[in-house]
Amino acid sequence: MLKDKPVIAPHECVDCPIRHRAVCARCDVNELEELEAIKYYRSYEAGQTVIWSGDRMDFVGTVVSGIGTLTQTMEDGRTQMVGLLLPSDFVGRPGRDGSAYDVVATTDLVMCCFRKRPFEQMMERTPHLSQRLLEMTLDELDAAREWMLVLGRKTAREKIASLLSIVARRDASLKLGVPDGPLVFDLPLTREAMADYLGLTLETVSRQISALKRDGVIHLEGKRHVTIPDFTRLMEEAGDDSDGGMLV
Amino acid sequence: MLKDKPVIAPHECVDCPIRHRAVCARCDVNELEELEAIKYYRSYEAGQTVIWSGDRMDFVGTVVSGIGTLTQTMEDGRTQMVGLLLPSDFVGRPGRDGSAYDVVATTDLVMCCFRKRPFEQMMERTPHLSQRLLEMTLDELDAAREWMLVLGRKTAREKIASLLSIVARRDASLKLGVPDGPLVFDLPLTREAMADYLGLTLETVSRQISALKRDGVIHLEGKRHVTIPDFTRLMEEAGDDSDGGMLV
DNA sequence: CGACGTTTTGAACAAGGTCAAGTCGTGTGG
DNA sequence: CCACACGACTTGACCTTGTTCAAAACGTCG
Repeated sequence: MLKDKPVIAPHECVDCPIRHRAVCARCDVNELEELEAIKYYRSYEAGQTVIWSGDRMDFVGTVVSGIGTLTQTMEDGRTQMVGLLLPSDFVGRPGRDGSAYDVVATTDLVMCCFRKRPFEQMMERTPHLSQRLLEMTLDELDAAREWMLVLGRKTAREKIASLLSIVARRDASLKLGVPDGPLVFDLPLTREAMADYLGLTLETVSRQISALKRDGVIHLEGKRHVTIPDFTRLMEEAGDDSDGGMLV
Repeated sequence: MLKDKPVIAPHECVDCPIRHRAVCARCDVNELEELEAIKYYRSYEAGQTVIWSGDRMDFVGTVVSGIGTLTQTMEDGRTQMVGLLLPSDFVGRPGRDGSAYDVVATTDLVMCCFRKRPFEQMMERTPHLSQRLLEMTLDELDAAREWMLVLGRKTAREKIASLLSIVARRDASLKLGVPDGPLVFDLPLTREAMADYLGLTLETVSRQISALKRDGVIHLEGKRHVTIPDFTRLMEEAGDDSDGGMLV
């Protein structure tokens, strides 16, 4: 799994790949210039910890590429993933010094960071920034609540199907457009990471994935490369309404 | 349980009991006056549904008194509570028309409502409002994530202890000051509502409450009146760090 | 080839769920 | 005033789901 060390992406904000989805989405050219002045890139290798829970955080930032996780751990070692960080997601909380969670790079990860103080100051005088952050936070809150239903009430099989459908959907939306044929993607998570996300053990995750494969809901090439022949079927397995609960 | 019908509270914002914690907390007198013009009170009796999931919502608002719940339901009837609404909590999402959840009054409930359009317009030109809402939303997100750990990784006994400690803490903070003696409060939830919050069945909730009583972690008078002789002990039972994970 | 991390599979076990009585407390009607 | 009906709660016996512990298979890298 040893790869080239991730390269610092030398983007101008103007041609940033996630510009229209990130916290800066509503900023005008002047505001972008201002951001440009306080931003810098950091990159992490797969497996690296970005921040430990409780650590002082002197920056906030946006995931540019790669995948990260937000996890909470109890003293005895039980861990629960509480968030998946995909490109354009925001990390850190303005107005708070310490991180409440462990942030870990699951794949190689590039982040666009802003020193916290200057960013906070800019937020105070830039409604475009705080409005967008509010919108993103509300979306995350909805996602967290949807996940509460998954954790609290779904069976192991439904949990796996839910995770697969979320990853499939997010992946499809990155590749813009709805291909509507069979969905194909690579799982960015190990069985253990999936277990931590779903509140299961890795053995149960493995068994349920095998079962979904056996039942033709998914196809696997190797351990990670997934094909979903019928997305509606997967949604049914997830116990979700087939419309995906879309809201304005 | 038949009581007087809840009376509409005729508050001036200036002497509103939850003014310093609600979405209007940062507003100055002029802004309060502006809010005053678009606000009105609604009240609900215990058990009434405030909004059904999917329904169009033409208002947003703040809980003034009483307790409500936010729940999600699957087609087959499994339900999961995704939020507890206490005084000063905000209901509704600016920028979205439909409610994503069922909102139910658990006790008699009074809400301070704003028509959605005017409120959204005011938010656009009133940073004090959107900044405060951002802060509150971030707090809710943290609470939701903490709850994900409860749902995903804690045992039934730990779940009950977690719920009790949250209710106890919230209750103590309303009665301002830290009495530091034994905590005493009334459970605002039925066993079934607790089960829906914790991802358990009501039988398991009942058994675990009996067990905590038997072990002296809590005392009960009747079914709902709870005394916590030793809060630290309760926190241990909840599997939490005894410091309560306080962050700035 | 051999070592290591990841994943799969099996068998025994336990936590919590399900189903079924029963209790308790309160309000209602005879 | 008492009987009883109703809803909220408790308790018991049994069963299912997912966990635990253990071993083996797989794949990649050195």
